Amino acid sequence: MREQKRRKLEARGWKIGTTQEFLRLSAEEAAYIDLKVRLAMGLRDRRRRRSLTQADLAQRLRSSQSRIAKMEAGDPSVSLDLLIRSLLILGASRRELSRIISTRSPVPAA
Amino acid sequence: MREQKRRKLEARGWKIGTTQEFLRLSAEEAAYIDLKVRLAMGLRDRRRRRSLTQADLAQRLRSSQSRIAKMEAGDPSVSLDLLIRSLLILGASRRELSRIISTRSPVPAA
DNA sequence: TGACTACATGTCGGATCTGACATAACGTAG
DNA sequence: CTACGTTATGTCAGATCCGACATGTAGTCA
Repeated sequence: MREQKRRKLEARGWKIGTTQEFLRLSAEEAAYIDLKVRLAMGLRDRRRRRSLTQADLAQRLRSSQSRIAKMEAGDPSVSLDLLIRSLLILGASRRELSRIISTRSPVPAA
Repeated sequence: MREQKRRKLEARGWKIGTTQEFLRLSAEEAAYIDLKVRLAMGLRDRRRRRSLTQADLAQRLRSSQSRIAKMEAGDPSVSLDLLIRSLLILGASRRELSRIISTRSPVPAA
């Protein structure tokens, strides 16, 4: 969440905390979701870099536009397995996967 | 496969090639399996380092001994999702996951 | 030899995930 | 405004995965 938006919401009476606090996630669940978000972002980046629409990508992955949308959104109905297989099909190397996973947080600490 | 063993088998008339050649896997499939094997090894290492039996670990993960065995064997019935979640529950950090994934090949090139 | 421990393998009902489809929401060019 | 292209959301049948259980295999100790 961007600083500006945070201040705006706080001004309207919202309490701001980490997603983890709010949903009372265990450390593993939080790490799992964090990982999923990273992979999702990695997938979206790769798709955009190639100027593909979600529909285009769906065809390559033999999936559907709606599932691509869910993947990129980190939807709970999407497994890490599918995200990783998709990245591999897009030609991501283990090294790149590794980088995607260990990159600095996509969501700045609250 | 170790060099010594390879020579021994070749002496007995076996043709030696990569697993990929033999099973005619696509690059993605090969990368997927390679990844699975790495995670499987990572899981086994972590378990052994703690001197836990598969049954012990199963209890912690709320799974079963047989599934742990399949995980460590990289069985096709086990998803990356389960392997990764298990590692996270064992306290593996993103950095460690990243290292497991990008480490030099567990199966030396043929 | 048998008894015990740890790990591997096969199977199956139920849970979860996936692709497909419909449709809604968003942006933007005319 | 409408029309179009793209992305998001909801649903569902069929596919896949998971935990559990039974059973098999391998090693050790007496």
